[in-house]
Amino acid sequence: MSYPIELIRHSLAHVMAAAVQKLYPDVKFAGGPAIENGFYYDFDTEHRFSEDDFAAIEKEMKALIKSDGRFDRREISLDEAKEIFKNQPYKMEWLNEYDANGEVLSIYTFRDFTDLCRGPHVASSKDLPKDGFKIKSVAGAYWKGDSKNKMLQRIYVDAFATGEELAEFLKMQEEAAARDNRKLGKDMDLFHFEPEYAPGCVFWHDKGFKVYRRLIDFIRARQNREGYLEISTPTVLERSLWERSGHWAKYAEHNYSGKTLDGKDFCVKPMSCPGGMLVYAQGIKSYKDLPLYLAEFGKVNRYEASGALAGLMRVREMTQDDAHIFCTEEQLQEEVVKALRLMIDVYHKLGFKKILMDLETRPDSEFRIGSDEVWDFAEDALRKSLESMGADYILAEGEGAFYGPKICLYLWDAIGRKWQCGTVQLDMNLPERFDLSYIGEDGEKHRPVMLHRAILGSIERFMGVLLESTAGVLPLWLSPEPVVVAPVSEKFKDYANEVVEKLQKAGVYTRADLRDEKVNYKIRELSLAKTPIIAVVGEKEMNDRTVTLRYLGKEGQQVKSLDSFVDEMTEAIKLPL
RNA sequence: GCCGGUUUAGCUCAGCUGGUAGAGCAUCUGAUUUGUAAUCAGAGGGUCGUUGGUUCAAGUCCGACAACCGGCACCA
Repeated sequence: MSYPIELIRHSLAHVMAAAVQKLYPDVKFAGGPAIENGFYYDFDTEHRFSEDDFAAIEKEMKALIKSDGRFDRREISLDEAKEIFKNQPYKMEWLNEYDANGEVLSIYTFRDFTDLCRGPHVASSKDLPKDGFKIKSVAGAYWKGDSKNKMLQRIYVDAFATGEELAEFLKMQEEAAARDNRKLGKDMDLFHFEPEYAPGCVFWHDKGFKVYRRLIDFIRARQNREGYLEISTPTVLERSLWERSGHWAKYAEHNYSGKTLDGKDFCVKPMSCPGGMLVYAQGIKSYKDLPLYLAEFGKVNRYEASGALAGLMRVREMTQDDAHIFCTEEQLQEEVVKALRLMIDVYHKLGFKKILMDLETRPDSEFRIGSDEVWDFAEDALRKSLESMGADYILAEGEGAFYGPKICLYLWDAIGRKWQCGTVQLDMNLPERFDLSYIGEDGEKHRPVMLHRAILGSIERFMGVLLESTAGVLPLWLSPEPVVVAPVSEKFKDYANEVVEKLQKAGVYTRADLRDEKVNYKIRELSLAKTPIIAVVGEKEMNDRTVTLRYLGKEGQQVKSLDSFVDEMTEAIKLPL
């Protein structure tokens, strides 16, 4: 019979545990679930696993699968379980915290390996594919996901129902590596990093910075249409401000701070919000001023843990397309909907169809502020906003910020990792701390409700996701060099320059490739650098005043008159408002 | 920060069991004036991540540190 893939993966996890037990008898078992594309199992043993061990473990697994071992389920009492697992500290810890709660305890035995497990499993190892899995990596993982606990060794395995599916998956992973934002950044000459001088900080090259600016142009234009005002606040601010906002204490280890020679403490801004609060606080606000939208493309610096850095996806200096929306409680729900609609529209225009949205609720944290009633109100408002727009979202309980619940939008990178980009967050902290107010219809002072909102999130991360999702083939309006003119030989240099001039006059980023090389060579090079359009010009084109166009990734060529090509490009580089 | 791996020319990488570095591409020079994914020839280019140690001798062995990659933890 055929089993669901999750069941096969989970059963394979038991097989791997059995294999590891055979090879390293001192091993202690933590647990091993099925995951997307495979499974993992967490072990604790003196032996340090490395790639050199993979072959032996796989071989043992294959032998076990071939042995046609049964997966035997048995329901047992808690006392019996404690007897069976008395030498397995992680299982014991679990059992000691186990709250019966009506659930039956069960164990599964496969060959010499018995695991506490809810199941279900395949009936026998002959139901498992002996060539459908491959050990991928070994990595550290904290027991119970808590960094205060011991670090275990986790072995990740890619697993599928058949060898063909596995091979296909591995091939896709290999192709995904070619779309890595770091590789594209190099190939397309967009940016680089300086690990020695500024780990985690981007050095934008001309082309990369053109894309960066274009993204900001786009967001700015959309915001302008929605009634946003744009501000810019200082980068380095006095300690007292960060104490007031709460960031000095709570994020001490992530802040870049320092003293000047005259003894003043400063902090490089890790967020733009306090600056926004101060702008709001200027002058008296009336309910007629609300909702008030203050946007800021702020560069923020956070000293992220060294192990957290990852190309453009996780950096220490990033640009947020931040905005703060001040409104009344009554306006809140509508404002959340407006913000989400704006974000989703922007994502669609940028070509993203698959977006994950979640609602993150109150964290179980000592730092959490605000009464339960206020949290109830806030979570309710966000939930109602999502429901009123019929949005698909998942509930991420306990994932909210200490100051309020949030809705986050996630996009995926080339190898399937999910990254948070846009977000709408309700903040119950800052308006209070900065004593913000507006005068209501009743002539009394009221506290405004505040939303943090970022559409792309960080320009850096968004560029990373965008590059990987497009494999570097950016839409023409975002491309730093949508077209390059390649003359067939030096003789057509003047005409090439004329084409370039016309395009530039129309606002198109372009240049002529005048190198003393064959057309073949230029086309190869420009294609590898992901140039969307190559305009070849030679004798024919010069005489007819045309260009011969080659579009990236497409076979064949198109001949167009110079004028119509310029018109076409003028249209193509417009922001997709 | 933690676990594992990695770090050799501008880039991609080779260098077995220690005997003081190699390829392709790129760059420069010359020839070629090119019609849709690499024209030919020659030349220059590396304190082998940094730093200690072992050794007659270290890119190679051992230690520390840093960065990068994959996870874990974190992510205002």
